[in-house]
Amino acid sequence: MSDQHRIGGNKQSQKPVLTPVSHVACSKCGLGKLCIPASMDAPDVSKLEMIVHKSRPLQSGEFLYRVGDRFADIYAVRSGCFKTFVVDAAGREQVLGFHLPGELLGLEAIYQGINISNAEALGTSSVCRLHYDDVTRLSQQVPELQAHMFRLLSQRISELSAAAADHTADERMAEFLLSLAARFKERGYSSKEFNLAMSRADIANYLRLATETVSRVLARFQKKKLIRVERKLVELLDKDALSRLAGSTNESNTTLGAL
Amino acid sequence: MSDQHRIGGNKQSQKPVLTPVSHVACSKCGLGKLCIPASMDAPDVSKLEMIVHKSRPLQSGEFLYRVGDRFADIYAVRSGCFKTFVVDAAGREQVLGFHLPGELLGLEAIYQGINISNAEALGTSSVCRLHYDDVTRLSQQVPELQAHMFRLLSQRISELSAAAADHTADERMAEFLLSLAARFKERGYSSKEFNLAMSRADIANYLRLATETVSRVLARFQKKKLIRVERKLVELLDKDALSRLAGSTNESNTTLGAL
DNA sequence: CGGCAAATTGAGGAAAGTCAATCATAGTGG
DNA sequence: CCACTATGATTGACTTTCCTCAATTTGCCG
Repeated sequence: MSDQHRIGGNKQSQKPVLTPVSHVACSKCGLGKLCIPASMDAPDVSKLEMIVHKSRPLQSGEFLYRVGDRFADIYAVRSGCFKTFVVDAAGREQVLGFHLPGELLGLEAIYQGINISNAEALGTSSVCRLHYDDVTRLSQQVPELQAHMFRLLSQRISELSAAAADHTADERMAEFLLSLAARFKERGYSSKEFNLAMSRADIANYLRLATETVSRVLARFQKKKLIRVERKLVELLDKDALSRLAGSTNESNTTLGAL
Repeated sequence: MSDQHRIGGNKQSQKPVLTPVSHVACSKCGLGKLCIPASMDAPDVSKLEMIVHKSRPLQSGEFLYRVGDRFADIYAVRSGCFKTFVVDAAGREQVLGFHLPGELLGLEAIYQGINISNAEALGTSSVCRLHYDDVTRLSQQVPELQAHMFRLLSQRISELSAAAADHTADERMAEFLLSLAARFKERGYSSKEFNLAMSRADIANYLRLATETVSRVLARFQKKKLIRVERKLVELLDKDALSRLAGSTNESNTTLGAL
């Protein structure tokens, strides 16, 4: 709850526990359908690829962008994990979301033309960079891309709406774990076992809980045999029970369950 | 916290306390720059007007759309006020936002193609209806409209991000009041005095507080001479103090401040 | 091996929630 | 026209959840 300004200073080597599967994909990103509309045909895909820029990997703690930066690019996570957060006048940090490979970053800056949040790498991570102007220009030519952008923006709205709910610590934690599981699954990783790229403090902040509460809830879940936690590694032992805890709106619906 | 399914059954006659000013505007909507990109020229504006459908006014308690409805339209509030909300598996309602004249509704449904929230009129209200297909089609032809849509979606993301913050009851209430004030001002109404279209219960739910807490906080604010409340009518007596309470990120920035 | 940061665990306190009673207002019907 | 009733708002007393503070413990990296 304090040192959000360190740059670098990695601690844990964060590697996916499980193997990704391949998608129909953007050759540069390797992200597949998550960043490319499924309905786009080959020529359009190659147009999209032309505006995608690979960028160097970021070390843990490095910022992709900061509050106040002029907005020019949006990003797709290639590997690793990012957290986005704001710092209010009182210096308190608020984590707004965690962003896994295939997910977009920077969308909230479009409105004001200035970044209103910070994005920090959690573990070594890399992104694809897209100039926003290129994206809008190409969206004019490729209806599928425009539609995709609308959907992605709408998706983020859905996620944030889901996160807005006033739930207990147990509910929020269950929702969080299931959300991660769903998103890992979508990306071809195991939805049963995964690494938490973020610290307990970040999870706590994101869920509007105290760090200690996160520890306690995880301990309680483990005692109830719902999960197994070992440091960063989490295994979901009883998803059904977790779903019930979460309020069970989490079966068919991929977007619900807080980010 | 219970009877969200009543249709009709108005109670209070909700009238703006103050007079709106005129904007450059869509003739059908009368909404001005809020629903029309400022940069659009006359021919483009008339194209936009062609896809706008005025619809009959809704009575208090009537739903504009419901969870599960197939998504086909987005809406711009013409008059009155709407609340959007979800109901979770346990039957608990969660208010996601209040929507004033000039603001858009239904954006979160784009992603899934199905409405994931309910929109209910608070007091007699009316909307402009836009077929989403028309909007996307026209956005292909009119770059300014596409840009505007991106901005609007991004704006909603900003708003929800701001609402995500973990603040105290006093902070949340101050933010809420200031947000309303800013939005009324933007629309040409007084930012000092306005009517709350929504019940205490709705405010409480939106702010993740108990109804009683909302009452108590408002009473406390009044005792401290920060505001004057009389039923639905609110007058802001000391905006600076409220801003300080809110965390004071609320001067220049129109989008921050919950909702 | 030492030192540091993160995580866990325990004890006590505070903010907000719940339950319950009262008050006020607006709409209803005699 | 006015009493009556229902609904929403307020106020008070008590409870609960989660936070805060503090003390360890654990694991990691030099």
